[in-house]
Amino acid sequence: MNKSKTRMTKQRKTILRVLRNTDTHPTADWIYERVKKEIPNISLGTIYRNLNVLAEMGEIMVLDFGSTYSRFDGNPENHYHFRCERCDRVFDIDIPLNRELNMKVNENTPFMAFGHRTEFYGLCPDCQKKNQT
Amino acid sequence: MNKSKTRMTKQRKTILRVLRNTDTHPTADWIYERVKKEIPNISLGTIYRNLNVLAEMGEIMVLDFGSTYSRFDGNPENHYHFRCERCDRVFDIDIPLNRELNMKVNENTPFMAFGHRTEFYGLCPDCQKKNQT
DNA sequence: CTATTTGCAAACGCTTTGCCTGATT
DNA sequence: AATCAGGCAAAGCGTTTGCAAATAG
Repeated sequence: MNKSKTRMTKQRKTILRVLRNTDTHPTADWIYERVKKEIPNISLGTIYRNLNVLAEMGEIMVLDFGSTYSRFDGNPENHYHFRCERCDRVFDIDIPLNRELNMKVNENTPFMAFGHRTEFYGLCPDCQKKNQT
Repeated sequence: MNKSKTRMTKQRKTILRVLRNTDTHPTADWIYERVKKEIPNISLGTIYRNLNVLAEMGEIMVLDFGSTYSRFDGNPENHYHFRCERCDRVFDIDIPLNRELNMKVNENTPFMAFGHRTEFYGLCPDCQKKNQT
């Protein structure tokens, strides 16, 4: 099938490093601005191309829950996310995946579930404080 | 705030009826084609405007999980969905919402979860059969 | 060397919006 | 009559892509 030998260009390396070193689930544009500090003449097209390549390689994860634009996660392991309804930021949720839920689907429906994506919504700690005023 | 008195135009009524009478979670374009059979000169802009209005009214639900375009659900009650990885169709999953999951987040993290959206992925019954070949 | 990747800019595709006319209450 | 909604077409906007030049292996 795909015999392409993935080259580790400095652009690709930088994008991956930036993504691994943040936990803010940034947008492509945020990554673009950030990488531009190191590689000033990099183009947005390169950011997108590499994000797609890295996702295919299984190095990162694409989150396209309820929003106009995608967010990217440097942690390719499946885990839960939380979106704050007030500030719209996305956080990692550190509770174990509920694998029984897949079993429930497999046992009670005709569908064959390999896994599931879950996003919680509500208020992040910061916005809970702000809402008290 | 919003003092607009929602008028029930024939366009809006038709769109809502079409959506209520399907369980395929269609795209805006699918709805457009469908409604056009009854109101031939309706415009795509009207479809989008009304889908947004109906969603605000709480009459329907917008699904923008992992895809370039949104899908719409005539059932505004929160429920689980299943996306087939092979044919990309979206189905309703008829198992009860796992509300304890929200509790787990509220008890074990600093986040305040009001709810969660979950999409399962795997193979639908049709595609399971096809995959046996 | 040569196939992959980049930068640039134009193209894409879904969705939104402005404007004016038409319909609803 | 007053205001909300529709039709049409253009604009928006995040993302993708074609192409020639650059570069990793």
